[in-house]
Amino acid sequence: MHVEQQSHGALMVDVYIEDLAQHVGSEVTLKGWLYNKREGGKILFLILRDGTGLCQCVLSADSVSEADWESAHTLTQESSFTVTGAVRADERAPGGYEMDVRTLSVVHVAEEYPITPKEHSIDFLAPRRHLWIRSRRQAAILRIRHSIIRAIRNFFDDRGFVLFDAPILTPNAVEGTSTLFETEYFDLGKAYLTQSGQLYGEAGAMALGKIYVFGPTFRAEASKTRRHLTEFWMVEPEMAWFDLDDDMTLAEEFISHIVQTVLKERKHELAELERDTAALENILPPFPRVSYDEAVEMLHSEKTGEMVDERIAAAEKEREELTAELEEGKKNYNQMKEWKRKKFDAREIQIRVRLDEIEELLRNLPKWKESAKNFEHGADLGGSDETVLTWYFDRPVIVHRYPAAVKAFYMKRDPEDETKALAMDVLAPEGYGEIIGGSQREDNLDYLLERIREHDLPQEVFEWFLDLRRYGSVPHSGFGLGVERTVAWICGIDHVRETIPFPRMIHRNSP
RNA sequence: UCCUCGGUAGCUCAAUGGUAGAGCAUGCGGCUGUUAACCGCAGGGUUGCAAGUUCGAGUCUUGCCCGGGGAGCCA
Repeated sequence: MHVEQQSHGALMVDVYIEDLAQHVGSEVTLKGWLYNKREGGKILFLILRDGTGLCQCVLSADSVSEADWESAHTLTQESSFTVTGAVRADERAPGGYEMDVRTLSVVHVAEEYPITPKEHSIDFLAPRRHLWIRSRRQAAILRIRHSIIRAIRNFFDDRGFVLFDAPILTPNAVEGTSTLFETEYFDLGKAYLTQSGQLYGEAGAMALGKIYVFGPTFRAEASKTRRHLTEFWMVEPEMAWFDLDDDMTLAEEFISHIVQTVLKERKHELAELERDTAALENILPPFPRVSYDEAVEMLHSEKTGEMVDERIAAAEKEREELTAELEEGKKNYNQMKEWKRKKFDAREIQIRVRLDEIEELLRNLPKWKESAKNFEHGADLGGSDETVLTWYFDRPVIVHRYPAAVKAFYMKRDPEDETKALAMDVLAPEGYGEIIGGSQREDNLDYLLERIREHDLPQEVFEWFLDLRRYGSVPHSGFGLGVERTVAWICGIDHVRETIPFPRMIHRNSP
């Protein structure tokens, strides 16, 4: 709150919309942008957006000066202005509070704003991302992202972890597999944008005990799906003296903490996104843990086939119902009243979108069923296999002890089964896929050297990493959590491009 | 890289091979409780690009460009 003595002696109190509840009955000033307006002849409703919420500001011709009344009418969408007036609770208002405006001051009349309060396609919105983030939905997502990041930092800070920043420019590929962004680095040849801070994190854990690396990560792969960005944020804790079980326990407590914090802090935003919070309330430890071998058995089981069939049947039923509704509406269209027609037009668009989704699902489900049934023991889990597995549980599932052959060179082998790596992935429910990948690390110098040879990696660039095994090697573990996938899951949105202010994708690097 | 879908007014979408339309947005007029406000009027088009088939192409064919979704890979 900002209080200022005005020249004529009255107090001017600046407040944010999110704090309006504390100012009911008193006069305050709001500063913001015009989100929308509705006009009557002698009454004007201005929906003010200030970044913290929306407030309906009511002007009537005889409650404001003639000059203010006229200038209020010049306001276009996203024009900036300030209003002063009394705050009132009102059921009819979005947000629950309204202002009866006494004075209004126009700061800037906006040019015709491209993003209208109607539907737009992603093609149209993506190049206007710098404006798109002003919309309610995008603002809600970005606020939730903020809470998630704060919850991540608090979780580790409160448990004695030290923030440990890994370099972004690195001399070599960490895992030697993915395609990296490359740049010239003076006389030292090529440098690459990091794809993981993990190896550096291991050095940090040996120095400080428990650390977390938190920063941007880059992948130059031509991945074009709703789960991929070329630039994304990853948090990677690394702990000395942690074995795989400790690692999994930390991961489930970590995820639960994030989800419960968002439920507590961002009720309003989750409601704005129409997120089903019941599904999030469940997210508490312990998470189900299945070994890779058990997961493969589950994929091969009759029950998996039945679950897919059930989903096919449900999709077909929904398709029938929607088609029937569409036909019914079209049949009666000519007899409908004007307003009913419009309502139906809007509904028709909704139905069409949903029908497209169902069509795609119906194309995919039989393939998923086949893929699960014929899953080859020893292969890595595919996207659809992961999705099918998550159907068994009401919270994230941890899959552990993958075949060593499909995992990174630095992962420790399972002493009870040399073909397995002490690796674990956490799969988010509702088809959001892998949000965590982690492992216990190989701490034996000789084994690690062997892995490096097996993977055909240049030993010389890993010498510093090998030193960690030469000078007081200890068992240690860690994992990486993808921030954007976590935001997408918690928000219940279908694409990671809306989870970061300015997404970087293979076909888009601006604005 | 592969598979698949798409590109029509500022936006969202219609249009059996036969005169390119609607809603919203914009402008003007009306309305003192609107909730994506409503009612009336008006302006607004090189149908992504190029070629072909045809009396006639938004519609059919071929090529190209751009984008969406998915696979692979991954967080």
